[in-house]
Amino acid sequence: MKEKFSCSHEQNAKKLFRNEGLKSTPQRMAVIHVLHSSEKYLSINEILDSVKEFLPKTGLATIYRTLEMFVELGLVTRVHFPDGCHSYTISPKDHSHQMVCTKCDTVINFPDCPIEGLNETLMKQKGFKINNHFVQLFGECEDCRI
Amino acid sequence: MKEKFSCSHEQNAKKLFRNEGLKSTPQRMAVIHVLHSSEKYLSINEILDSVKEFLPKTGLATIYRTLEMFVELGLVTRVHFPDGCHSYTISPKDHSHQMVCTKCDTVINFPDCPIEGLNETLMKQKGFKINNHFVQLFGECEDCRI
DNA sequence: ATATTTGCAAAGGATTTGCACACAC
DNA sequence: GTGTGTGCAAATCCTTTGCAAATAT
Repeated sequence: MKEKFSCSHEQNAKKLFRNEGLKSTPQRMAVIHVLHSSEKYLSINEILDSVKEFLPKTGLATIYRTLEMFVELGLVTRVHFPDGCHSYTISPKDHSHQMVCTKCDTVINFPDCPIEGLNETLMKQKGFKINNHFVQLFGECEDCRI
Repeated sequence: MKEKFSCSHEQNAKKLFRNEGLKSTPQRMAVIHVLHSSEKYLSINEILDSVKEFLPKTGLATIYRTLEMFVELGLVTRVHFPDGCHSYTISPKDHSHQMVCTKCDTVINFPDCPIEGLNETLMKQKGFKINNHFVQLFGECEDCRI
């Protein structure tokens, strides 16, 4: 198949696949590409629809399998919305978190991790070691706040 | 039906129901009771099983309806685990967050909100107003860390 | 007495799985 | 060539809904 995606993200993903012994398929590259081109978190079906613009025969199961693999690899971040729905975005390079505007769905990154400072305090106070944290902020962005 | 639950939590819930024009049923009281007696987050099915010890004929749909109502009322907090499962716990009185030990499932409260300090900063830097936040910490508690 | 709530069963959605074929390496 | 990945359809799982009977006020 003709190769359509070749930005640095796609190249990095290819390297990662090679290192992990995974194959670099058009479907996988298309998912990377679609997530990268979006300003907002995308649902499974939105991802499928966008991927189908390039690869019309793509099946839903492939998207599920691909995204699960990408989350596992740390390539993609899954968000849990309050109502229980899931959406996906490319994981930010630095350790940052995302805010989602509930009016326009735009995602805004912010580079500070509010949890980082807690680690030591919690260890001392409660003997609890944080291995994994999950922060999600919902609100209104500048444009929608008027 | 004979009334089995009468701690302060149950009394508070009853008052809340009355104020909201909702009925205080044995099933609802049992859910409150079960969540209150647990050290850990409970899944829908765990809640159903525990409620059935008191009320064997309880149906799954009732648990779903009850929990949704309780989350709406702010009586109960829903957690989204990384794998997408949901669990429930009684909402803490103060604004606090919870840590879950991934070994023993125990929930530990901590009263500081790491997000609170962010509000002003984010507003200034990005013009973003946080309306809703969702923090979940996973790790290992003192006993399991050995 | 009456409006709400419940239990049951069926419907609806989302996600996963099995398998033959296609494809990347 | 070989083993992994894909597409399709069926299966499974989770959650919601409709409705008659039960029940809290």
